[in-house]
Amino acid sequence: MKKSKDLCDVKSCFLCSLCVKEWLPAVEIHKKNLDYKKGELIFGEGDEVKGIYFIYKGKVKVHQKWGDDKELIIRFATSGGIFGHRGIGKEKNYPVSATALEPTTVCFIEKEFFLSSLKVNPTLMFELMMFYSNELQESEKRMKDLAHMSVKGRVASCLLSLKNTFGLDEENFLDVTLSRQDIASFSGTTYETAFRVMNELVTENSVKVIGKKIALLNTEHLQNVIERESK
Amino acid sequence: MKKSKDLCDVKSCFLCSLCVKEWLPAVEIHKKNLDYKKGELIFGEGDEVKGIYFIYKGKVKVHQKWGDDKELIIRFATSGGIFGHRGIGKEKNYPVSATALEPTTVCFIEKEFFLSSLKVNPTLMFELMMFYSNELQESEKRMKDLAHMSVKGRVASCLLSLKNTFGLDEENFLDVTLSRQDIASFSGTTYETAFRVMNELVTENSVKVIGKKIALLNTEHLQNVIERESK
DNA sequence: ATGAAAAATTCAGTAAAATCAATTTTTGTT
DNA sequence: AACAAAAATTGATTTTACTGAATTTTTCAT
Repeated sequence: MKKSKDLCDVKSCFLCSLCVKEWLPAVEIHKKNLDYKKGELIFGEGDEVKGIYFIYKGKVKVHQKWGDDKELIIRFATSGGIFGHRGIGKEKNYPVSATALEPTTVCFIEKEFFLSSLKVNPTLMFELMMFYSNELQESEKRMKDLAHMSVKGRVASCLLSLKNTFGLDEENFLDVTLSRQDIASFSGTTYETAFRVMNELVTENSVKVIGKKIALLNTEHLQNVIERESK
Repeated sequence: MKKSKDLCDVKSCFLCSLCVKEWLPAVEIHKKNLDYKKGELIFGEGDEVKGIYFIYKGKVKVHQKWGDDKELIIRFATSGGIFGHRGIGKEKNYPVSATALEPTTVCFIEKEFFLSSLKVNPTLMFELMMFYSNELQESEKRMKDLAHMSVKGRVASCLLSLKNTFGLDEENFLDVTLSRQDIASFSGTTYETAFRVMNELVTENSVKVIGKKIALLNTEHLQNVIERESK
């Protein structure tokens, strides 16, 4: 991690767009633009919470270790997204880690200043609450998926979720590069099983895999896989 | 459901204790105290969101159907607790159901009035946000449990969570009456498997079951079961 | 360019938990 | 108190996905 020369415009992100104009100079002073390399750990489980992160450019995964060699990916975030926001609650330490998936520039705001910002800007507070509400919805939905869906359903669900977060390019490729291990960790299964299921989906022509790039050829079919399981 | 004669004091609940005094008369006018019978559905999946509920007295489960005969219990709430709060986000309809576990009196606040209350009372908004943050934390923790823990770990985790929500009496009995099906649904497993695992825990002397009452005799052992699985 | 390390691929064996089926007990209603 | 319905109990069977192991390919740093 190092200080970034690529400075944000103090205008368009979640934070800046929801603050009153008069507050922005204060944000300008307190924000820190930081660069992280691909694969670099931004914060780790157990680290003290220092503040909140807004992604200016890049992609991040939020994950949690499980045993020695397993992990669950909690969520992904990309440009314009927030992470480390759970530090704003009672917890003094992060229960999760965050890792850059590619070269990433973030805007970091110290916890104390962020709390002041919330007090000064009711709109920011309200929208943050809505963001939480939404995250909670997502989280509970995934909880249900993990509890009752087969691995195939979970992988399908994971792919659609990735589409939602990162979008598809003109050839239907997911605009993100993930290892198979990441797919498995996000689906809550093992490497080998995820791999097999991906092959099934390729055979069924709903997915195409070229190297690390994944194309969703038939999202309807993926949706069907999911619904068939909730029959 | 019928109007309750058992009226709250407009003072001690999450809502009232966080509003400025001047706002309470407005709350008094808008609140609706309602009674629900044991097993009565308070709202169902797909129902339009009308408002938010505060439990004055009683116990509630929030759950989601899965297939024809399966369900996952998302969370429990008891006196002083909140539910239906996710209606405050973008969703127009509830993605979950809420059912009274015993005779329950709630304080119901219409969505629109509640949103006004948030605008008028920044402390309320702030605390609600903290509540969300906490719920999110819980939810993501459970997500991890469901993804990687064995049924035994999940049942142990479920029991400790119940202890957290409802507490134990002087003989270590959980202060709530649940069917075995509810235990299974909260652990994210089937009836039969949950039953078998409960028997194991009884054999290991960490749990005692008398009728529908469950006593936690050795929470340390339950904790060990959980940690052994995250080795 | 080269070798080491990491990631991907594949297969066979195994363990965990879901499903199915049948019986007993409890609960709630009339 | 008598009955029907729901919940609890138990065992046998089947399915699913995890584990471990062996091989190939890719990636990355030197």
